[in-house]
Amino acid sequence: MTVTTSNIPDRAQHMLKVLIDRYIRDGQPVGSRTLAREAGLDLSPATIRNVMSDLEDLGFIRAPHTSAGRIPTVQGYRFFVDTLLTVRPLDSSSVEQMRSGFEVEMATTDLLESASGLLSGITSLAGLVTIPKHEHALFKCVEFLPLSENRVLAILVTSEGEVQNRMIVTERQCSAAELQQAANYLNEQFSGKDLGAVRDTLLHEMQEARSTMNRMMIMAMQMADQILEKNQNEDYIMAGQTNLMGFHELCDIETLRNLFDAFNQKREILHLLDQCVHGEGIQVFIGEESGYQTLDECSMVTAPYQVDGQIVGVLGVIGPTRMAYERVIPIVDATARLLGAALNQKE
Amino acid sequence: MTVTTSNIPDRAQHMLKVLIDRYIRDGQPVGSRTLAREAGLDLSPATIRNVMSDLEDLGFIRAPHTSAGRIPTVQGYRFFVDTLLTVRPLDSSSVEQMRSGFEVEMATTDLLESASGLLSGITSLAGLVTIPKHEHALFKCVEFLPLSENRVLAILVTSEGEVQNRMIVTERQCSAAELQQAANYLNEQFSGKDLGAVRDTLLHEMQEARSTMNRMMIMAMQMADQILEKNQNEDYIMAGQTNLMGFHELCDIETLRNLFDAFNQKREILHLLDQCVHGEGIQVFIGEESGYQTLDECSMVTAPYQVDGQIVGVLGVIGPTRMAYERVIPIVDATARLLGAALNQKE
DNA sequence: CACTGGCACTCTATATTTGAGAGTGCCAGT
DNA sequence: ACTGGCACTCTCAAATATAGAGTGCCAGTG
Repeated sequence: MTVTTSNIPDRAQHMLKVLIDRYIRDGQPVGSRTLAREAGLDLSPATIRNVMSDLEDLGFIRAPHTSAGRIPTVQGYRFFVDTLLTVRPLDSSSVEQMRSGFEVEMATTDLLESASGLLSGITSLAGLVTIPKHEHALFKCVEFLPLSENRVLAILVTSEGEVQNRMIVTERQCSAAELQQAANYLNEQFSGKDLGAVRDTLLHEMQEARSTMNRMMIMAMQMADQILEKNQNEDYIMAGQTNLMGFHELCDIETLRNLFDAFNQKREILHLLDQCVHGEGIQVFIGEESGYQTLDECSMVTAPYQVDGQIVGVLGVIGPTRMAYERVIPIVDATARLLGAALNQKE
Repeated sequence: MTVTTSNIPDRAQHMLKVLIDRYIRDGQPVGSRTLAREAGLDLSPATIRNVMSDLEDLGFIRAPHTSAGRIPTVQGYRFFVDTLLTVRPLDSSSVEQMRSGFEVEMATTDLLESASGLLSGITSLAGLVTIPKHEHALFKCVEFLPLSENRVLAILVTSEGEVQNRMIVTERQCSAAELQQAANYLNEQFSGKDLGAVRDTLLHEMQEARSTMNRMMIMAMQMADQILEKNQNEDYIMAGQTNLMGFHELCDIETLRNLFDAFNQKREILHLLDQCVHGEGIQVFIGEESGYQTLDECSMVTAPYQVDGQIVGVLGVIGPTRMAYERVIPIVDATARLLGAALNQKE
């Protein structure tokens, strides 16, 4: 059932491209007469109709009803994105707008928010950026502060200046000295080590040596483990959701509600974004391809971003399947590079 | 133009209440026949019509068009909320649901999120909770960690176990010893003091003694001041925005978009919430009363919440003007108490 | 004087009809 | 292989009809 390029005559391919381009531009089903004018092939509408009929048989386009023009199917978009697309370079004004969005002195969160805002602003779609993973970050130091009887505040600082803090309820009251001792142990042992490695070592040691270690060390590890655990919590920053309300293909209140619920739930979206970390480079989900019914009418264009040569997160946009892929793809690509570069400078 | 209770016959008041109750229940304009049946006064529709006409002249109700029933105006709702309302106690299932939402071991942020979620969940409206102000919190300790050449990570811990961190770019490179010295000075000087007082003292000292102090102290103060500044940033946590998509009075896509934009912008909403901190007790904004056109079709019910006898924040709900005030008001009230109590336990 | 029944009137909402327009599929002709 | 022509289908928008709800007013009644 897979259709290779060789199966489809050049002329039909060209017409498919023109049709999709046109449909993306103004959202109306494209008829044979329009296409005849647009395609620049000097053929009569009747001939075009025959070709369109073929394209429909191949599953690339369909007619919403008997006497409307044709619109692309998901497969049509897929073929378009994979083999017909001529990616335009970014216009210089957009590039400028983007550069100015990333300043050296910005905090990490601000950079992420800026990236998300730029994506949504420039594309007029919804932008999203995952919080970067810190697995590769280095353990700098940990500190324990007693708050009350059996509650301790644990603070972990990474080499990147990222601070994570967490309250820990301990079984018994711990003295300041005990806490200091625990912190010292951890700092000596792990300072400068990879955060993922720290976690693994801790887990390992806790299983191996549990009986021989004193209570304090166990507690210290539990604390550290809890802090690291938080690091696993994936999340993303979103901007411009309301842009999606402008597209009449999504304007049905029910669709919109499901969509926004999904954005708040985050689970499904995160799962999708996760898939994009592994596949390298730009990735495009079109309509049903996402596997989530809520996103049936939407497409997602994503790109991973890297710090220090490591992929640490994903960013991208969500919009209606009828989006200007030609324009969006280079924007997502550029944003990923710029964000990566900006984060790198904080090293 | 203000109408006092004495101006309005009891019978008219009663009918207004019944009319609004009915309208809130099913959203349809209420006609004279319906009202005659509902009011339990054994009057003919014709009589009712006369009274309704009076109520219309007073500006409490209006007819959407010639041959529809009447619906409440903003003034009508106002009078209803201020003097006609019989606040029902909470049904026990809701109380249970709420209690279980606040557990002692939850972190502050989780408590706030829980409160917001409960508000939206139980009322089926949008819930919001401001981040508590920390002005009254006590300075516990501050720490400076060198990151690279001229960048320093400042960490401030308050008595409540709240951690704020911020990167600071310094003019020149500082040694670890210098940083330690600065931290020591601040910790000795201010540990246990009120955070607002700390800020004031710092500002004062910086103006008075600038010339006689060494550079290090000035830098320390600048750092501390920067940390405190962040504390001023107001923000809120929102939940259940999508609930608002269910009300057909808000279902117009344009209205909805403006509303959601306002939620994201936060500025206008924050300004409104701010007004609620000062006015004590439950506060209700109905429709245009908010002064923001975006919220013309919405009402907001808010209550301040306190920790340690001090008002530290506001919570509430946003929904269509046609909301079940009788039910919503006690819920908002109870949530404020429960959240305050939960936060108090962390002392 | 307060209330009522009756009645003409207005306006909305819903269904039905109608016609124009767009686009198709097919076929016979070049 | 391509084209013009034609009958056919379907949608969209405007126009029209109809039912129903509710009003305002007035004259009548206890």
